[in-house]
Amino acid sequence: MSATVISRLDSVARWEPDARGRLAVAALELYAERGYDRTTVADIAERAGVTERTFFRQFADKREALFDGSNALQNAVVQNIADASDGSPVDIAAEAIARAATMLDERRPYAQLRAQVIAANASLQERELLKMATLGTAAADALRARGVADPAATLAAETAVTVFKVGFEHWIAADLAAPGIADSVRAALASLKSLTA
Amino acid sequence: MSATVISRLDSVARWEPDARGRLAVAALELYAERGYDRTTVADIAERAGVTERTFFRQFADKREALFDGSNALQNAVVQNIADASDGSPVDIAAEAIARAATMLDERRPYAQLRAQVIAANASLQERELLKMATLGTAAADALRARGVADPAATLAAETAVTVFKVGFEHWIAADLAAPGIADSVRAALASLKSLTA
DNA sequence: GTCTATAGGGCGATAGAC
DNA sequence: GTCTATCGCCCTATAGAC
Repeated sequence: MSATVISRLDSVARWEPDARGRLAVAALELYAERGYDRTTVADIAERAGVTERTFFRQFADKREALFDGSNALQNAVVQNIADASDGSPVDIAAEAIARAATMLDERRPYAQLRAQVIAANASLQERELLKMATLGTAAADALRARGVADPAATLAAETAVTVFKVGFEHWIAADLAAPGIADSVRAALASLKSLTA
Repeated sequence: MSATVISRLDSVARWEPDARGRLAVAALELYAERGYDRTTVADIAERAGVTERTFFRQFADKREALFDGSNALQNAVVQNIADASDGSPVDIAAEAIARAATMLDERRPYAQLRAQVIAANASLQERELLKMATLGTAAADALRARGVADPAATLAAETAVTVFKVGFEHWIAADLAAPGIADSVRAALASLKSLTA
C-alpha cells in the first residue's frame, strides 16, 4: 500500500503523489484480470488507494483511464507534420505518424496487454476509434496549416491513420525480434500505394 | 398519439404496430430537439407510447436507436462485393459502398438531421465510428472471400470506408440540386488515387 | 414488469502547496 | 491570502438481473 513519496524529508505528504498514474495502472490491471465490465470504478479506486470520486476527477469516465497516452502521440504527430520537409500529403502524414509512434517501441508488452483488453470489449473499441478519428482530424488540420487544401488534407490524414492502424496490428502481433513500429507503418503505406496504383 | 394501424379491419390491434420504428423516430426527434444527454429513455418511450422496458428490448442501449439502418447498408455492401466483376480490391470495395449508399439518396433530409445530431455528441460519434469499423471488417471479409489476401483486403476495405466517409460528408453538405451520394463517393476515390499516385 | 447495481454529475468541506 | 487535489454524500439515469 505504501508508495515512494517524492517530497521533502521534513514534510509528510498528505496524499501519495501521482494518483492519476496509479489509477491508470490499476485500471489496466483489473480490466486484464477480470474484464472491463466486471470491474467497477470502486475496485479501481480501491487498488489505487483513492476514493471513487477521485477517479472521476482524473478521468471523464471509466474508459478514459486506458487512453492517457493518446494526447502525447497526437501532439508528436502534429509537430512532425509541421516540421516535415516537402513531399506528398500522404507521405508527410504517414511518416509523421510512423516517427511519433516510435514512442511505443519501448513499451511493447504494455501496448500488447492494452490491445488485448480493448479487443475484448466493444465500448473500449469505440473509445479507441474515437481517439484514432481525433488523431486524423488533428493531422488534417496540421496539413491544412501547411497549405494543403481539402479534400486532399482530410483524405491524406485519414489514409495515414489507416496505415497506422494496419501497421500497429502487425507490430503488436509480431514476435520480440521484430523491427520497430515505424517500419511496420511504412510497410503498410507501401502496400496501400501498390494497391491504388 | 394515434398512428396508422395496419391490421385487419375485424380485429383491434392490441398494441400499435412497429414499436421499434416509432422508438427510432422518437429518439431522433428528441435528440434533435433537446440534445442527446438531456433526453432520457423514459422520454423516448413515452413519446413512442411504450414503456421504458420495451425500449431496451428493442435496442441494446440508448445510442443504438439511431443506427437501425446500418445493417441494411452493410449487407448491401457485402452482397455488392460478392457480385462484383473483376477489378482492383480498392475499386471493388469503393464501388460496392457507393452503390449500396444510394439507398440513402431518397432520405437525404433524414440523413442530414441524423448527422447533425451525431456531430453534437461524442458518444454518438463513437457509435458511428464503431459501425463504420464494422462495415470495414465486413467488407474486408467479403474481399477475402473473393481471394484477396491480407494486408490488401484490410487496406482496400478501410480505404473504401474512408472515401465513403469523405463522400458522405460532401453529399450531406451539398445543396438540394446536388448529384447522388454515389458520385460523391466516386469523386473522393478519384481524389485519393491522384494523391497516392 | 420490478428491482437493483453502477456510472457519472453536483456541491460543499478539507487541507495541503505556494 | 489563492490555487488545487482530495473526500464524502447527495442525486439521477442507464442497463442488466430476476
